[in-house]
Amino acid sequence: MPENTAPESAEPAAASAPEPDRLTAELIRSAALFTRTAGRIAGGGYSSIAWRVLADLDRDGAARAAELAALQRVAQPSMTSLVHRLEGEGWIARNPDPADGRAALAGITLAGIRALAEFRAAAAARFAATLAEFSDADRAALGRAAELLTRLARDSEDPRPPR
Amino acid sequence: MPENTAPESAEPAAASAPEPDRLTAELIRSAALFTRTAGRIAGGGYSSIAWRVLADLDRDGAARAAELAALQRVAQPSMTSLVHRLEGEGWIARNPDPADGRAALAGITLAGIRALAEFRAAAAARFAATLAEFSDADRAALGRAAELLTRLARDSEDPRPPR
DNA sequence: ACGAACTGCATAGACAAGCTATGTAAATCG
DNA sequence: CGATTTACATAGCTTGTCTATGCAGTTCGT
Repeated sequence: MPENTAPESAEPAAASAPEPDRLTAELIRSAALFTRTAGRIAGGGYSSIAWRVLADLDRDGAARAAELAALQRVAQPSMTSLVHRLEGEGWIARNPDPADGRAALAGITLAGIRALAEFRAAAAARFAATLAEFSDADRAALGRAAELLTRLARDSEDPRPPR
Repeated sequence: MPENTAPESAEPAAASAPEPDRLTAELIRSAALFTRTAGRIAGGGYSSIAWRVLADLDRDGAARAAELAALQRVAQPSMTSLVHRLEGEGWIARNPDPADGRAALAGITLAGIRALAEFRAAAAARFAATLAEFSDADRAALGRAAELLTRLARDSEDPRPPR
C-alpha cells in the first residue's frame, strides 16, 4: 500500500510541515525513542555516545578531549572518562600533542574501526527490513532529516552558562 | 543561501536517499545527538523518557505500566520506578483497574499536562531560531522523518529473548 | 625572564536511570 | 481448587552523567 502521495497533492495536510512547536515536540519524541531502540543493539554494553565519538574520530581524524566533549554536548569529565574506557578497549590511542604538552590527541585505532563497523552492521541489520519498506522519497527525507537534526543540535545555544 | 534544489535535479547526489547502511548510521548519530541536546533543556532534572511517557498518556489516555514499558522500550521495572517518580511529582495518578485487581491504570493529571506544556514550550524556544531558517521542504522532511523514525523504532524486533 | 593568569585534562564524589533476578498477589485454567 | 500465568514491586548492580576541584603546561605583561 503506497502511502506516499505526490507532494503536488492539493491537500497540504499531513505531508507539509507542521507548526514549529508541534514539530519540535514530535522530533524530540521520535528521535529519543529511535535512539533508545538503537542503543539496545548488541554493542557490548556501550551506549551510543561511544559510537558517536568513534564515528567522529573515524571521519574527522584525531581530536582533543575537550573538543570531543563540546561536539557531543557532554561535560569535559564525562568525555575524559569515556576516552579512557575507549582507550582501555584498544579502540582509540592517545598521543601527546607535540604542539601543546597539556593536550592529548585521541585517534581511532584499527580495532576501533573494526568495532565501529561491527556496530554499524548490527544497526543496519536491525533496521534494514523496515527501511526497505519505505519509499525512496521517504528514505531521502530521512537522509535530509539526519543533516537537519545535526544542525539543530549544533546550532542551538546551550543554555548553561560558562560557569 | 537556498540549499534545496528541486528534486527533479539531474544529479541524485546528496538529496537522494543514501545507501541503507550509511543512512542507518547517520540516523543513529544525528538522532542521538539531537536527543542529548534536547535532554539538556531545563526539565527539572527529568530525562526525555519522562516526557515521552507523559506525552503518550496525554495523547492516548491512561495505560498500564507494562504497556508503557513496551511502548518506550524499557524494562518493566524501569517503568515502574519512573511511574512512581512521576506519581510523586503529581503528574500522573494511578487507579486500580476495575477489571483486574493486579493492574493499575496510570493517567496524566492536570499538573502533568501543565508540566508537559512547559517542557514543550522550552524545547520549542530552544530550537525555534534554527528551525525558522529551514525551508518549508526541510521542515516537511523533518515532520515526515518523525513519523518514520517512530515506525523504525516500533517495527524493529527487539533482539532480546522473552526470557 | 619570571610570576600571574589561563587552559587542558584528571580525579573525587554524588546521583539518575537503566538492567536482571526475584518476590507477591490476583487471575485463569485444567 | 490447586497449579500456572500475569502484573506490578523490590533488591542490588552497573553505567553514564554532572559539579567541584586539582595539577601541570602555556601564555602574557612588565
